[in-house]
Amino acid sequence: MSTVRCRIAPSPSGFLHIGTAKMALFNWLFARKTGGTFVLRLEDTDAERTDEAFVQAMCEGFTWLGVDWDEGPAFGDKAAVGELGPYRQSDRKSVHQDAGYKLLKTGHAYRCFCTKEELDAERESAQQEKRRKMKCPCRDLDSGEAENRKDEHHTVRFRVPEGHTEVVDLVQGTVRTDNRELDDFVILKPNGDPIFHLAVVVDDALMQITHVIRGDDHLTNAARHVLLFDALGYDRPQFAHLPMVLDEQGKKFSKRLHGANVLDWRDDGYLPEALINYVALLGWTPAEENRELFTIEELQQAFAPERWSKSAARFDRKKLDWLNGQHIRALNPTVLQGRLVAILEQAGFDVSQKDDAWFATLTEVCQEKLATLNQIIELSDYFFTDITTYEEKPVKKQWQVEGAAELMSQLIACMEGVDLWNRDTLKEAYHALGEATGTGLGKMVHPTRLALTGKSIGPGLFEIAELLGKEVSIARMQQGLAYINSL
RNA sequence: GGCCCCAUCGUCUAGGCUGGUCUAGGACACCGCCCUUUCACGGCGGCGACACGGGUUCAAAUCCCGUUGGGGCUACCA
Repeated sequence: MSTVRCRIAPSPSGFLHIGTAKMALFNWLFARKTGGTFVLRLEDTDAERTDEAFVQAMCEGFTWLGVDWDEGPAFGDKAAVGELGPYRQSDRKSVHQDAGYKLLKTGHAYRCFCTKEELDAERESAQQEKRRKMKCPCRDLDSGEAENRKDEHHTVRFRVPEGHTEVVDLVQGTVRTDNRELDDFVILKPNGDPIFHLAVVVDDALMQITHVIRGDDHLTNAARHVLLFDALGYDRPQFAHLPMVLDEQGKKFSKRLHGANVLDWRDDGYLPEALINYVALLGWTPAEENRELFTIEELQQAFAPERWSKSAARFDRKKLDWLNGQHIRALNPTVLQGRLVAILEQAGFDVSQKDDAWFATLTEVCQEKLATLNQIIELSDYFFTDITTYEEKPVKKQWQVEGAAELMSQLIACMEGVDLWNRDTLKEAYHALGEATGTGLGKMVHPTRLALTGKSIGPGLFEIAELLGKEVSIARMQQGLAYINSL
């Protein structure tokens, strides 16, 4: 059993963002790869931004992706698991406070009685005068005096020591920071609530996290955290700061953008395994060169931090489409069928009029063509609804030509002559007609497709006819013929 | 503003640490051909990059410095 323990620590202030999902995924795959433990911790210390509805939404995202945790809070319909909880930061307040007071006692922290206004003013003038911010006078307050004033409105600040801090990072290398760049940051708010920095460090230490894998927006914070780990007497974990996910324009993936919510991808007909495969590739290169297609299990086998990328990557919808298509092709047909039926039903089609065998055939003829699950709708809507319009371009090309009506009549007669109706018998009949009249197959197929589907593209024509049945096919041919005559 | 991180085809990347084997490899996208009743799938081929400027060196995509561009931190948010 590996000793690796890593975690995802989202703050439930919205849906599951694609960037958070990447971090969760890297932690999860790393834990699975090493046989370690993956912990979910909810960072809900900022009560104003937290909402139970967000907690639910985030849970739904994880559930859809199939990213499961070994330890975590009660979440959605899952019960709390793990010995090192509670796993909601809001339930750990006293632990954080204890750590804060311990720091106060050991002189690693001090009470600061400055007002927010004073601080803001100093920050601004320092900025304007291009000088380093002055240290807070409270830093040097006599500890006895500070103790006497402890009922006054104040914060607790960490006393950043002189010198340098080195963060050893698995992906960024060693990053050295001059401690003067790190202001004495607040660790306890006036109401006693812990600030993020204190809370993460205490929780990571107490939950025995060995690998802190998170976004590189925390790289600078890591120096503060290392200082806190040291001051509290905890062992430092290993760090890995991963680049964030960029949108297609190369900008930070905004929350407002479609696709920022991982569930957008579900709704658009993407497979979770495809999204996972794609996001994994966005910042990790398989050791096995020139390989891109992975199942979840293969990913869990192959995922290694030595090949994590340092530079940020854009989200490329086209490549996701391709990968999604690959995963659809790899899907068990029965499983695919179930998903397609669900989508058609959701789209409002009456799926009860077709039986299981019919859907199996539909799935078979569509599996090779789909890039997303949702494309099944445009690929098969004409099986469920009557034809009311025809695409303009193919009408011009196939029907507004000399002899179109006559050809349609011949094709109808041909269809009527087919007794045992299936793709092969109809194809044979068309071939026979073609040979008898000297007409190429294409010349017959395209007008037929237009009559049967109203479109110029779709699955194989004879497969479509088989699925439609003889009666409906002929009726649609006659409807097409009538349309031609009305032109 | 200060500090930190990043920088190879349009996009994701290999190579960089251990300089020569890189006339820079793969994938997506795009274009062409083949397969084919359409589209897609599949096969074959094409287009296409070391951000810029200085060094170091016999030799630099690879090492160093600077510039530019992108991102982050600089909160009594996380």
